[in-house]
Amino acid sequence: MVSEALWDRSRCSVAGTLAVVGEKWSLLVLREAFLGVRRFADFQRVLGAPRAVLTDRLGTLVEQGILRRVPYQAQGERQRHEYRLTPKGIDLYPTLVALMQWGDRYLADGEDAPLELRHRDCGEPVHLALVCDAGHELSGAREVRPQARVRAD
Amino acid sequence: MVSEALWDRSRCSVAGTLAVVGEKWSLLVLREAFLGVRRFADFQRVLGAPRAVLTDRLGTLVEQGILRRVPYQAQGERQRHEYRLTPKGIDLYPTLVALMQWGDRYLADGEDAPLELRHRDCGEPVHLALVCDAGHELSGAREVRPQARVRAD
DNA sequence: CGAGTGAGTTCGTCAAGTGAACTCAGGCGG
DNA sequence: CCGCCTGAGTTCACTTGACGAACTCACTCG
Repeated sequence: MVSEALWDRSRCSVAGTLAVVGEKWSLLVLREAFLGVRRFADFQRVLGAPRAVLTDRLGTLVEQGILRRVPYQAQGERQRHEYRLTPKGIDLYPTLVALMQWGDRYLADGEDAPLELRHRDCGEPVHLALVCDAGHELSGAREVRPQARVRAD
Repeated sequence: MVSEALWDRSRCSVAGTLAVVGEKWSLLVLREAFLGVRRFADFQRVLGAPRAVLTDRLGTLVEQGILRRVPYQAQGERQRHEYRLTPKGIDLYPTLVALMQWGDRYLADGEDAPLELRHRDCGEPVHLALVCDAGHELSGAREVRPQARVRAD
């Protein structure tokens, strides 16, 4: 346990990340992006989000460097742009997997999880694990000691 | 890539989990819970969230079985209750770590991350990893193949 | 008995999300 | 060339949610 006064919440990375992707629909947009959705109309159709909100979320995700707009043209249509993940966006994958795993465990309601993740190379199921730099795999939060870092100023 | 029509978004675990902990402040409440905060007044003080919102979030987290109310009394005070993580709540730890790691990498702004996680046993830094059941550690989303599961009905 | 405190509720205000209708650019068929 | 279609986006009226200050309530202490 960390004494609550000893660290600076205003710089907390959890809060910071949520400020970027924590608005309604943002993470669901990214879920679809990871599944290959790229076009505005497809996001709109599969998510059912209001157009205005979707425009806004895609815009801020682009601003934040999580998605980038790429021009394309389908034949017989004018040029449009699609939304693709940047490396910064791809690094949000563990966040989505973490949310998914928790839901799979606690919300499945007796049914199987609707989506399975497998290693592309060997076909085995993939999951998130907490590991330390010495190679130990931890069983959960109890094995972790959070430590406030002293500010360098 | 999964063909977008081939899976049932309405049962998506990401959306389900976000429906439970995706409201404003919920994940920040849990962050503090993992750092040892337990009392209403302490949550209120460190988060700065409006009382009414905090009451609501704590209530739904208890309803959802993520926190539980435990009675206690400090000396010289009447009996109150504090909020503690249940196992279901503790399993949200990877989600918070995922958000934190992303923020540490992309929002640190040249400074060190304000909070470090270390293995209680060996003291080494802890991080999240994607691993498959064959023991391979994956480098990221590109090595994962999502696969829609056929419904059993 | 009166003041203090932790936890919570109420309330007016303001921001955000929602769904329907409207706009706009360009390609296409006639 | 004209009117229509389509994807992307904006506007608008409405509802929901967040905010901060003030109020309530139960209990303890002096």
